[in-house]
Amino acid sequence: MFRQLGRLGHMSAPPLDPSEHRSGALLDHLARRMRLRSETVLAPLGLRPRHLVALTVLRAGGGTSQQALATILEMDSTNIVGLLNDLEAEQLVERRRSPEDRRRHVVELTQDGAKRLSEAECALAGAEDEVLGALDPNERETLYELLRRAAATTSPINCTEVICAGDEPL
Amino acid sequence: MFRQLGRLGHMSAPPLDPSEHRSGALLDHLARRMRLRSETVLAPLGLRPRHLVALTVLRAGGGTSQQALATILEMDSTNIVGLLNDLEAEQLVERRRSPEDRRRHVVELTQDGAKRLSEAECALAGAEDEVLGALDPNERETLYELLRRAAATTSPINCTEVICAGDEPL
DNA sequence: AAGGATCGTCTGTGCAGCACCAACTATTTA
DNA sequence: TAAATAGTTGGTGCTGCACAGACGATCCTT
Repeated sequence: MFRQLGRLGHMSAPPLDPSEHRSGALLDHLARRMRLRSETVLAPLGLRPRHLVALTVLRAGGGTSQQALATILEMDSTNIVGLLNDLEAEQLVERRRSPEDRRRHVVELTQDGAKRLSEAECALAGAEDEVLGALDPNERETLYELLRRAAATTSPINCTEVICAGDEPL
Repeated sequence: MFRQLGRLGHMSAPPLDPSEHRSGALLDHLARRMRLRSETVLAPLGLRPRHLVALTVLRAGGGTSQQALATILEMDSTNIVGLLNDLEAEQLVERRRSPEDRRRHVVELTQDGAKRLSEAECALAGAEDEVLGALDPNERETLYELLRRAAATTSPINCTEVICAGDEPL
């Protein structure tokens, strides 16, 4: 017995090279937890999680073309149309023709939109308390700031396949 | 004037009370960006994002019942079955009967599982570089640590509706 | 002026990730 | 012995997307 598993039974954290620390799965996990709660909290406000993401991006980014929005959200631009239709139907967002290029729409948050967004954020306090309960206010603010900065950059999807050395033996 | 909304027109960042900073939308946004990349990176390894989440939870948590896993992942327990079937089919995970309660399965990461997980994390380096490009290594480690700690706690879904004061007047 | 590219729109199709329900077995607890 | 619990199986259906095709409007070339 104990043949091939020299893993000592049950412990929590096998020594992990910090350079291999990946936030992806954690991000996924926490986002799910948050989204499940957001859905029910946001419903009475007539919003869904993706609407909140769009509003947040618009608040951070000012006037943006739908194309740009598709790039930022990394969604197909045909789906952006419907998303913006939802928001515009409730006057949370405004589509204006760009004066420089009349093909483009400049999408912008309205006052109503900003207000609704802030209401939503307020309503989400409880949800966040549950999901981020392990973090104190300072840590939450740090987290927020890191996420905000990361989300503020647009990255192309390249992602060349990398073969990692040092893993394959045994 | 400037009653409750001091925001004018179009600028990027209206003054936002730090206590209203919500990470939910950012979490959602970044998780999506990450997931889109993960899918293609993970595919050659025979994994999908949710598999990675499960493996990560198992590495962090040691032996867990499927019930507990459902609670942690906040997924319906019937879907946990299929998820674990996938993982067990590739021997990344082991279901053993619990000695104390023979109804239960104790799910545990195998050596193969730990190896595959670490390979996957390694392969995701490029994806993370793209998504978290705005953060330097120190900040990424901070982010990882915050996410890890937040994900380590299990929170019940209560989320009482809260009406925020100071928002409702026109 | 003419041709091609680009932006947004519309419609339609299809898939993946889930939740939810119902029924069943094996086991534990009351 | 009866009732509750853990896991499994199978089925249904919703939602959020991606993707493709076609179209008008508007650029940008040449």
